[in-house]
Amino acid sequence: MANGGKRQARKIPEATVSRLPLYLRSLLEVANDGMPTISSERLAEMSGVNAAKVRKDLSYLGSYGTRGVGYDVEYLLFQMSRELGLTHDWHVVIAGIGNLGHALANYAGFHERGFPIAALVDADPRVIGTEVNGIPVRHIDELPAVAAIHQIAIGIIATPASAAQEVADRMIAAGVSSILNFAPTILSVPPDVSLRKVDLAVELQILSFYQQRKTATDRVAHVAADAAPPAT
Amino acid sequence: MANGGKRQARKIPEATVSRLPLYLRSLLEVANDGMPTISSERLAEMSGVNAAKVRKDLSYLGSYGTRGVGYDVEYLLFQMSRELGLTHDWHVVIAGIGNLGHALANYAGFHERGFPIAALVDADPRVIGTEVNGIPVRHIDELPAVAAIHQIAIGIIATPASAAQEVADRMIAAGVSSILNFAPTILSVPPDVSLRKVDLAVELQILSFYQQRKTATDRVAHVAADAAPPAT
DNA sequence: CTTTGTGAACGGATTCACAGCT
DNA sequence: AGCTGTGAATCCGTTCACAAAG
Repeated sequence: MANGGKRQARKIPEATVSRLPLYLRSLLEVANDGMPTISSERLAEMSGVNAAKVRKDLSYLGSYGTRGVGYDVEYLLFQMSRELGLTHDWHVVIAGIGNLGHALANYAGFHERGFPIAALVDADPRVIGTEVNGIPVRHIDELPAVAAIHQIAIGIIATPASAAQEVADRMIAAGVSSILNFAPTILSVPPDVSLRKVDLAVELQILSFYQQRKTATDRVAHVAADAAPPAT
Repeated sequence: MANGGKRQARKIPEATVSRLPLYLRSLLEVANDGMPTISSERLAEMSGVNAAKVRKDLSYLGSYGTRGVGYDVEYLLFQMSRELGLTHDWHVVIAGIGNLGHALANYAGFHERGFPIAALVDADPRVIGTEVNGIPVRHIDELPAVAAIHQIAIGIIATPASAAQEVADRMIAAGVSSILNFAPTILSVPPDVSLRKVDLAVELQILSFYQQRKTATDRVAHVAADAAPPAT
């Protein structure tokens, strides 16, 4: 009776949440190979983390392992899918059908992993009415209707930076409450809306930082504008 | 003389490094508007972080601000570009010219921000010889030659997961020492190679976790396979 | 008086190491 | 004996708050 009416909502740390999808992927692979159980050690290796972290992370979901044995793959898969909200598909809308939006609309990985693209919207009359991957591009003014019909809770922004905030506002007005932003700009959203961002150029800039420290170990301030000398 | 021959390599925390590109973006915007200086407060707001963090982060680069005034925009831009290794362009190779690779090859943001795409490689004979954005797709066997000619240090992997590790190995053998991986798989690379990953579906799965907690506040274990009920 | 730069306090995440269960 | 689950220790990053500088 200790845990009666109210389901205890365990507080899962953000860092753990962002690793759960990695574990899920590894588990799917293992399940495919027919392995019935898996140790934290092996799961860690497959997911690119260390074993202690895996155990701690999984312990936030509950005590689903068996000491001396490991974790039951199917059971853990089920629990993890449930926790991640992946027991049903999430329909997604993509706004901005330029290069990137186009590619995202064609990307099979979304559908495969439970995020079918239900709708595409743009503001440019030249692309409206065209189809990408069998999905017609609608005008962004139709977003409220489209979102309601398809029960869309998750939106992807692939517009130019200049349009992104406006598009985000309209998505939110249309009932979208989770947004993945690819536009290179900071968005502000109300606290009840989840926002994640992926900035492709930023990733390269971060790599550049470390790369630079490798190749330019012992130069002083001297900044050369021309190409770096070839490595031996 | 305390800081003589050896340039003191300040140890910049990873978290800070990953924010520098955001500051850089904000600074470019501010410079464009002709503002001569900027306060940590304003820079923070534009970059979506808080002011104390901005000051701490910038302090790792050096004491480039003026108390009572703020930071000189141009000077800070210069220092930050230098620190990030963005005083020259970095030529990039993309491996895997499917949907995603195609889009990345067309993405103008890379070139604009100092990462021109110098080469494209794939293994599929059907795409080899075609051009994307004016760049010919070469066979991956030519990677060593291509990488050497263009002095490529940074590679992007946009292949299917099954090919990614092999491609990474070949890139590294060809002298690439920073990799951005879009394939949904864990790569192992030697410690001197920098690796970052972007998994598009994982981002959506993380959003799904939080989204699920919003819409499914008070159900117990009861997992329904059909669509969620409409709000209100 | 304004705003930086930074020690100090705090909090979250990772790792350690071992008790507890099978 | 083998492996999980978890307190305790540690590390890293964030925030606070104020002295120092203009």
